[in-house]
Amino acid sequence: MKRSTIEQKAEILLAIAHPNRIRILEQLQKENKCNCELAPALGLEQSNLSRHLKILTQAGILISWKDGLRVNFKIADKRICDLLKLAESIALRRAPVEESEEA
Amino acid sequence: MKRSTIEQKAEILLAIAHPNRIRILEQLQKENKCNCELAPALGLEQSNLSRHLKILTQAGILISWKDGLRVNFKIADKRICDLLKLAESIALRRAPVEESEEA
DNA sequence: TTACTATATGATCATATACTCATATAGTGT
DNA sequence: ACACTATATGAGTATATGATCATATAGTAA
Repeated sequence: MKRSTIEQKAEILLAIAHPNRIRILEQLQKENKCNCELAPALGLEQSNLSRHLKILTQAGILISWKDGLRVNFKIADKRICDLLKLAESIALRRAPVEESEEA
Repeated sequence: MKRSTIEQKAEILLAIAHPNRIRILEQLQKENKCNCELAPALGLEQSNLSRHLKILTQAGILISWKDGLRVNFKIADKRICDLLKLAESIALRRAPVEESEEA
């Protein structure tokens, strides 16, 4: 395993690993949106939301494009949604499926 | 979506989102190990490694059990491995499969 | 031009994180 | 008891992060 691949994985996970950014991604799973639509939906201050969107875009999680004054965002890769589903499944059922043999 | 579920997802992802912790998990995917076996394998200082292991354990990513002086660790949930594979797949091929319609 | 809207960013602050060193704790074996 | 090994943790430091406020930039529309 190349060290850089590990760092890329950490970057991707770190970019997603914040409650507000997860909420942004859940909004964008429904439909593409711009900053000004997300701000009221999430109750975030504009500058704060803008920085979270920048973090997600720089990590390659989101793709953005301009539409007049607005900047729209969409999830760059459907596997991001799969990753969120997996994280949710882990969060909801911390007790694993496997039998425990640790004793 | 409950707010607490979102925070749990963020906690899980944040716990994994560090190069050294990803390397720990990759070691543990091969076999269960203790702190003293992981330290030389990863080139980490004992106290630093111990703290990373604590972060993973507290997040429910790892399960630990004592064996004499040693504390052994294993990955708590096979879905953690799936999540790492997904993150790697995203990291390796940033250009998504889907056609782009953002223009 | 002016006024307005949407977004980005500099400055600042508080808090969190990662790391190292030294030390404490706990178990093993004599 | 003692020495030894494995792990945990307190203290300190450097850096990163998240949030807010104010301001800058860019596009729209009159």
